[in-house]
Amino acid sequence: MVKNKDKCDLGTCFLCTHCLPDWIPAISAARKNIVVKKGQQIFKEGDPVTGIYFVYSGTVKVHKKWDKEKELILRFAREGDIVGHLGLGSTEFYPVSATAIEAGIICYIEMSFFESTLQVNNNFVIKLMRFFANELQESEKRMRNLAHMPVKGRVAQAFISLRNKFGLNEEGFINIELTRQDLASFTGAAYESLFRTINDFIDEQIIEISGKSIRIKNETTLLKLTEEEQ
Amino acid sequence: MVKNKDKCDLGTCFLCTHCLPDWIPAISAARKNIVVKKGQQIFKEGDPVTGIYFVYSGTVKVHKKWDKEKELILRFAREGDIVGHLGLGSTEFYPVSATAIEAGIICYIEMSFFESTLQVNNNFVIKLMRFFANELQESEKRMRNLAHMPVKGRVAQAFISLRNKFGLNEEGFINIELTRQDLASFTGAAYESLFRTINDFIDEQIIEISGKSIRIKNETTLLKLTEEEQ
DNA sequence: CGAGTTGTTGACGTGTGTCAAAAGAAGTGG
DNA sequence: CCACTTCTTTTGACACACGTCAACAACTCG
Repeated sequence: MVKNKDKCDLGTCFLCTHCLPDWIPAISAARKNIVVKKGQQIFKEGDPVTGIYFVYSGTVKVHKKWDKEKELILRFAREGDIVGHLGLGSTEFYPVSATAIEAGIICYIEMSFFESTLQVNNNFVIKLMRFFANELQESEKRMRNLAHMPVKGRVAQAFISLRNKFGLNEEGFINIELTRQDLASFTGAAYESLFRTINDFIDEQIIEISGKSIRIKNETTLLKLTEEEQ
Repeated sequence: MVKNKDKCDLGTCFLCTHCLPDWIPAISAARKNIVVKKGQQIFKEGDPVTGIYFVYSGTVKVHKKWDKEKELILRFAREGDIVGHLGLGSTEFYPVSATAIEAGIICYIEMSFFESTLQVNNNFVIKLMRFFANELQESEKRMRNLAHMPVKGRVAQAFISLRNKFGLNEEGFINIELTRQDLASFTGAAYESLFRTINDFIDEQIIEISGKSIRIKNETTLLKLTEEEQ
């Protein structure tokens, strides 16, 4: 159920700490392992782009501010996922922020080193390009949903995609702990709207909650809500 | 004001009819120029991916269905723009549709040929990758706006981005003719909502309409509406 | 000239966001 | 062990932005 990948988002990138332990001096020099605590910001909107990040362990949310207190969570990144790749476009500054929601280790690679890898490893760039294509496809789908799908469907969609990304633990609960606030930001709804929607789902025996963990009890109905209307 | 690019979305791709006229047999064999009428579909959601398209002339909308009668327009493509590039991801089938909104010529390149170009031209892949990164950034920004920005701001945003992409004609009108329906689909609003919003803008002397053309009279106010709130 | 499309407006319902406040939960300090 | 913060959860009430529906006008086109 969990996304099928080799080691990192890019198959095996031979760059991040995950794919290549600390042996080769040339890489080690351009690479830094950053220990992050829960809630710690990795970079934020407006920061100059100086490198690119891979999640070695822990969980990260990538989000974009609106209000002082409103934001939209664009994606979550877990072990092996790449973060900060928008910096590869023509922006000098990150258009999004990245924040750890679970403690972990982030592998940072200097942009100059990363760029030189791009120059010499065509296959790697192709993987990266395909990765971007898939991200864009996902993004455009969510955009369409945000425009036309009601909150209930978007919440259902959120559960499904969290399940697909993080899988289930032994008790069958989705293997991630999210605050309601983050769930709301991920679905693009107000805190209270999300809250009420979740209650509806519980009443209808579609999901089950224990602490901050969620278990899907009736996948069929959930999927029906995420179906794109003819 | 119009997007700064060499010849096509990818600088100079040396592939599409725009960047490379019909001289080289190897390319000509894998390439087809398709004459499209206004309203003609180039491909649609669910079609198998067999190649990639460049707009040689005319205008194309890329859109994603929701209802039978609702859709979201994801982007417009004009002369030199690439279309169908989502097919480079891991989908076998297009997740979006492309339809001509002005008659023109579309240059089609067989995927196998395109793929072999990727294998041998590293610089080209890097350009493509950066193009994707920029598209993704744009998409995520629009996604955030769709979630939090009210219709009026989204319409303002639409005018600005249309102006940036298509520029102005001699009389200072934005150089594209769109139906209200398409404008609505582009902003992710109902037809009537868009209609009323446009009327508001006219009343407030912010824009001017002549037929299907739009002229921005008060850019400052328009920009203020698109500002991301602190 | 009828028939179909597109433009225009009004009325209406409702999904959702906003605000406020009660009720817990959980820490802090005496 | 008990007041006293402070934070999160939970509900209720409310407003309004926006989508939906319906009707009519205006325009196109065979």
